[in-house]
Amino acid sequence: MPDDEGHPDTAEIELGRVLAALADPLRRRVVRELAAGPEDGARTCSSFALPVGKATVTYHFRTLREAGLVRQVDRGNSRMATLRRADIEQRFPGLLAILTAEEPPAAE
Amino acid sequence: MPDDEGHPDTAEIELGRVLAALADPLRRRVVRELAAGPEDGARTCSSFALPVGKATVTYHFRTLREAGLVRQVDRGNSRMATLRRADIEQRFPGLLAILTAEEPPAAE
DNA sequence: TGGGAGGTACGATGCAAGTCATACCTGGGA
DNA sequence: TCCCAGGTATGACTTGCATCGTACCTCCCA
Repeated sequence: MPDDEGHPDTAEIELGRVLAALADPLRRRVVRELAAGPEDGARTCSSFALPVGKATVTYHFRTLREAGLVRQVDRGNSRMATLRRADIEQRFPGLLAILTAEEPPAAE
Repeated sequence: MPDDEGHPDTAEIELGRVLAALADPLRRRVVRELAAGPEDGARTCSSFALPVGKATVTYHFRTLREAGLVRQVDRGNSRMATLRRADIEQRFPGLLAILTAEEPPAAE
């Protein structure tokens, strides 16, 4: 059962949702950048400078969160996002490596 | 440059397209069944008994083909599909293992 | 040699995805 | 204290996806 914030439990992470979430280039970019950062690096949503309005940013982060790819925690005013590295690696070993290997497309 | 049938070259297989193709449960099922079969096992489109009309089956196979996941060759009347195992493994090592590990959902 | 089975092509349709503008809430500075 | 920056909620809009029916093509084979 997902918690109040919509985070699924480790065992509840579904491949279908994960793949659907990663089908979008913007969301893939977020995961790639998080994966490239430090182990438990937390970043605010806005630090990614996605080329979309902030309502859309919220939407994409919700999708990532509900798929089980990122964890979001309130921290005062803003909201920090961390990659659920261990959970992803446990459920789908090798997936993160595939994502980080992708060279980011030129534009966007 | 994809060939006449729409098969992308190995180096042209894009992660985005692959993930989008695999986001659909029916297409994931096709890949899973092919991966579970023999090394170069070829099956006809209709042998999968997908719960959709045949126009839709054609559509899904085209999507898989254009993403670079399957290769389709004409063989007389029907059309045999094979999984592009080596190509996928080269571009995205571990991806097939992740897909075959998924237990097929109850229905469909 | 004509059917029928296996596929494709095309148009139409319903629904979900991605996007935005706007309004709103909340916490930290100045 | 008050205002702004960071996020969320909601409704609207557009586009693309999955689906189907129908029409059509092409081999096999009875």
